[in-house]
Amino acid sequence: METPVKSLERAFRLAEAVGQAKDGATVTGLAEALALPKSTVHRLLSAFVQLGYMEQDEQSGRYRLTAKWLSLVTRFLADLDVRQAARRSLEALAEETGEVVHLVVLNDGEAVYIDKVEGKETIRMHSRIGHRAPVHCTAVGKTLLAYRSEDDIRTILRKHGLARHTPNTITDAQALIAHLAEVRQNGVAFDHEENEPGISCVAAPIFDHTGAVAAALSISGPTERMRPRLAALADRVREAGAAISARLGHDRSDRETVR
Amino acid sequence: METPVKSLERAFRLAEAVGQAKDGATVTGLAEALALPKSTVHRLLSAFVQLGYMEQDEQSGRYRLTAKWLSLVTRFLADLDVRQAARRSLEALAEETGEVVHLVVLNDGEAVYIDKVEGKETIRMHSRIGHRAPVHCTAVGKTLLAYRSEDDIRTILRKHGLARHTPNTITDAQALIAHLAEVRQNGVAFDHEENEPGISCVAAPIFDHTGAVAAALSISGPTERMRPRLAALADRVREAGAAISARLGHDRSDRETVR
DNA sequence: ATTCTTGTTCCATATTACGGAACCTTGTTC
DNA sequence: GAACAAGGTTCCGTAATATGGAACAAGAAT
Repeated sequence: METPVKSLERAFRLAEAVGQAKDGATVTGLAEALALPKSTVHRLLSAFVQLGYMEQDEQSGRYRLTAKWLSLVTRFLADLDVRQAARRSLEALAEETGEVVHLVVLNDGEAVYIDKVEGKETIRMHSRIGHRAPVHCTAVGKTLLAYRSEDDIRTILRKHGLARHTPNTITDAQALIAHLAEVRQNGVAFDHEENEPGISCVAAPIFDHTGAVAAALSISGPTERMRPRLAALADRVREAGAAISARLGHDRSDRETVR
Repeated sequence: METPVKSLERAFRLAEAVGQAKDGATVTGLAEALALPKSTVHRLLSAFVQLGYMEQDEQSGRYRLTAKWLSLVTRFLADLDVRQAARRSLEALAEETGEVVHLVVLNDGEAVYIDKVEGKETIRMHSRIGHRAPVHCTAVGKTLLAYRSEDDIRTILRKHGLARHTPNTITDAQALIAHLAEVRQNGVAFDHEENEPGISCVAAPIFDHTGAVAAALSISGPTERMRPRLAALADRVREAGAAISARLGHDRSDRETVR
């Protein structure tokens, strides 16, 4: 099937080839590799140069990508940072607790799972990477909400509502907002079977270098396994969140929880 | 001045606009922002989607960039990582030792200088960023070679030879390969006036998160200044290499030098 | 049910990208 | 120094494509 903009396809095939070339690429080499006339290759390369996405080495004549491509993906780089910074902590927590550990970000007023490590004792859960969950009745969601402005919180709740998932679900906006003050105070949020019957969860925030909450980290499991050690798990997830925050360049001196 | 491929310019203006939009962008919003007809915007967005560089949120209809853009810039990300991870160590070493400190990568079987910090006592040297040097008679070159397979080493030596630079240059391939085993054993490589008369050098490897050698780090200076403290400099450069490796996610438990 | 808004499709045509050929530059060989 | 080779660059007639106005489709709001 033809692409709707053929020259765009050609241009990206070219950019990909240049991006993979170790020391840049030549006009002739690219023409051969892509089965295109040299004049076509030259014109596309010149266009990339003019737009600032490529440069030509004066001596060798080779073309290579410039750092301008990075400006397109700054949001991805931020997410990559968070995942990379968090991964070893997720693995350590899962290993230590035996329960499933999640990494979650706020997106369009919902909680989106971006990473997950299962512990030995994990039972099947609904969570999977890419999955979206409500914020009002999940520990990660409440964590992500807690550090937003009250205006933001109200907007999100207006948009997504506070649907009852279990008898424990908080369905009153004002009650939830008051509860979120406790979440900030404790430095962790709990889900006492608010989202799913029989499942409990504890989550902590991950701050980035600007002091904003970049993600939330959680430990989840069946209530009968979680309840006896909930305080200890809260300590662990809070510490892990702080360690990841430090790796992201967060200065811990503000927002230190009252202990 | 007209760009040689007008639709490429339009396409990148579009991609930049989408990249900057916090929660993706709409067809109508982009058409307004870029003063383009909706059908033009829609066609370009569809082309990006087909190429895999954008996706459309099913519910909201908003377009956003995908992670595929990252595959274009993997080389930048890798080089950025190494340089950024190393820079503070280079500065610290130069400050502490007074000698010039280099960061070097292997490229097409040659040593390429990608960063350099001069100490107080530096005399003029041939090294400059972008400069290529032989691998058989430089400390950084021997470091970069030492962790390659013997097949790779032989291929590189066959391609580049073992030209004599000074009376101390190792010019026999078998002797060099045996010497490289010592380099691995010691965790550092020395250049005892093998590349340039009157100049000595000590270098250590920098490992990345996969365990591969991403770069080498070196301290160089006039032999009469280097010789009296060579063992101490070796310790320092080995430690700096290890610190940078850790920053790149290298697990130190393997390849730990015998001490 | 109607209206509004936004996304999507169609297609005649204006515009642009194409690519072959020629030219230019630099390096190599004799 | 001349000739040759290789690769980069430019030109321009034209084929191919991208354009964009109009219409349509779908969903939301009233």
